[in-house]
Amino acid sequence: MRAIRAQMRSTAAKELSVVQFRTLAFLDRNRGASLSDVKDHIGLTLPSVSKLVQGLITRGFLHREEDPNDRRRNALAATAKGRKVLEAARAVTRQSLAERLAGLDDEALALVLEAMHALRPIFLTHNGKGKES
Amino acid sequence: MRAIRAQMRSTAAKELSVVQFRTLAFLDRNRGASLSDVKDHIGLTLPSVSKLVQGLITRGFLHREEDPNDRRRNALAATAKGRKVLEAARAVTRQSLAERLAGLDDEALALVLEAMHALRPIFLTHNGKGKES
DNA sequence: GGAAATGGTTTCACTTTCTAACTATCTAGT
DNA sequence: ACTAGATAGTTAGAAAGTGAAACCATTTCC
Repeated sequence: MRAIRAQMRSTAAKELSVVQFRTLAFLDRNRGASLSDVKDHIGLTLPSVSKLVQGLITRGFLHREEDPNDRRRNALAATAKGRKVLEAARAVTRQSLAERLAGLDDEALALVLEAMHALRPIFLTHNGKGKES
Repeated sequence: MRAIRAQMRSTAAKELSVVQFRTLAFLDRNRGASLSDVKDHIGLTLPSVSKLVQGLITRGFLHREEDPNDRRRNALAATAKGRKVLEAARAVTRQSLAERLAGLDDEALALVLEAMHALRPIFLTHNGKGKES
């Protein structure tokens, strides 16, 4: 607990925007992904993710090298520092969620869990950013 | 159904941002609320809300007059057009939600309803925008 | 081998938001 | 009743996020 707090303050976990968080998380799960991969996952344009990723690299959260198979592509990955920040950010939201959910008794909690389980497949499909209505 | 579609296209429901939607919804529920009331509910600064509301007034979705009791305050309210746009926007999300939920059988649906009921009081408290951690 | 497609970056404009500074009105304390 | 301070809102200016257009480098396909 205290360790997490310390981490949060020290590691400049301060101010990870939602998009930044999602990007970092995605690249933690998918080492070596390219900018376009990020673009497809996050749903921004290529220029935007370009800047976004540049920022995360500057801050030392990400690491970029050339893809050996395709020299146009970037091979992106989270750095150790990046993973630390990511975990810190997760800890914060977990904490906050836990505090909220603490108000539920066991039965209610089980209910919620079941419901989430039922909803999960329904909302897993990607939105798709269709340009027309 | 077709009526709603028509409404959506006609009324320039196109492009209501989330903040705009929330503002409009709030002022539909709370006629005569002031800019500061909106600010407290939406969680933006006063200048931001000022411009936000100005935009909605310009588009004819909101209506402003002077509060008779306090001449500093605005008394804001949704116009008929604003309510129409609001309802159209709601219809869109309802539609989308309905499509998703259509995949659930009655039992699962009941489960989800119960869970939401349990969660509701937990998440009703306002976030609060605390400046420090 | 050259045309077309793909991956990224840069530039420019637009929008949203904030802070700071200001005006107008109201409230309280003397 | 006056004035000091609080409250409501606006304006101006700066910073951040995003997208479209133009561009370069590399790869793929006929």
